[in-house]
Amino acid sequence: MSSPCLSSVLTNANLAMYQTGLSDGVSAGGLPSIIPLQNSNLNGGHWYRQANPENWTAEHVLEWISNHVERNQLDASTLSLTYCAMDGHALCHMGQDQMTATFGPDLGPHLYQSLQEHKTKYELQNLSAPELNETCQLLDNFLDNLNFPLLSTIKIGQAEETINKKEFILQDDDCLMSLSLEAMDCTGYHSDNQCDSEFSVSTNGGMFSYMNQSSPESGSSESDPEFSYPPISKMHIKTEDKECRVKRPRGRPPKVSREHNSGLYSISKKNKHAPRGTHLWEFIRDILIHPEKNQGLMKWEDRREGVFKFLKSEAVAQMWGQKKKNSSMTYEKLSRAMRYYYKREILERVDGRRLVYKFGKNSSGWKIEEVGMSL
DNA sequence: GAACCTTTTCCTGCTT
DNA sequence: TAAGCAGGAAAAGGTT
Repeated sequence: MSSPCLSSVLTNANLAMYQTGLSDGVSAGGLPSIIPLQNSNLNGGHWYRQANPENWTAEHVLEWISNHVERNQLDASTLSLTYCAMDGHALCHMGQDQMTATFGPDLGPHLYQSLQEHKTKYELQNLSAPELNETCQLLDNFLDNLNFPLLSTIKIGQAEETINKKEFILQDDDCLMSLSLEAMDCTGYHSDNQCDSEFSVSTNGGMFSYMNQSSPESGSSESDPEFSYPPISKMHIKTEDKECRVKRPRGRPPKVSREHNSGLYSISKKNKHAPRGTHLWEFIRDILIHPEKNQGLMKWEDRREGVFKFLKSEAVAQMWGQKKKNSSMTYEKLSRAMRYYYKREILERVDGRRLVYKFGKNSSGWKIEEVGMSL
């Protein structure tokens, strides 16, 4: 009896997972629902990347393998399907030789390397607050030692603000992961693209390391591109108790180029010409005029006058950040943008009332007549 | 490619 | 004291 073509099985399995919402922000198969919707784009919907490989379900394993098959353009038709029933626990107990025997000499080493990286990444993501603090400091020192040009764009300050919040680590991994990924991005400093690097961070909770040994001839890296840390010089980092903060320059930090980006920190590519109608005030207006989408975020104080109030200011800011693919959006930043509307008379000041704003004469689409016409 | 526009980010000082 | 407000400054990135 012949096995069905693996690639079609994988494709169908993926499709099924998408259809059941696994890749759409819905917790499934015991996967802890620690990742908010706002981050759903960051990983292209591959939820297994956020979970402990030990806890991967068979579906996660299948999706993970499928990604590697597609990415490396391997012929999957000759592979055994026995691993279809394999979950993360079983996978984690396989050695490199076993994986090579199971998945073949092409795919096996790729998968083994990727799995080790997933394990390390998961451990890093789940550091406790003191460990994270210490790790930030280590990375800070590391970047100082490198004299890394992107240092100024790294959001260590944000980590400091929320360092004691466990949910920060789980829900918003900007700090740790962007530090890791941007810090490793040394392209341009190694013109020969020679890869022979080691990066290690030791904390009270253990030691985490990344080693990369490949050459330009062997391709970009033997490891999974989603963790493909570009080369750095070998170094050792010593820890000290010190405040974890780097002063950032004013202004918006530059986006990390897609080329040097990796899965966790990547954002979906925006259309070069984003459609109009995505302004902040329009976003606010739309929340107000669609009560079904409002969910107690904002309310009208005086509908006729266009006076409204934020009820859940941070939640609205998060939604705005989600829309703009900016997970670090806060009400403070949003409100600064709102204040710019005063000059343009899109909004008017409402003195003495916190979280209260008023639409100005240059705004539109919120008046009862207008809304009535459009409905 | 430049100019302009709209945020985004950081900051200091003030008010509630 | 914390949270919010006000607005300057600088920068990114999209639009024209």
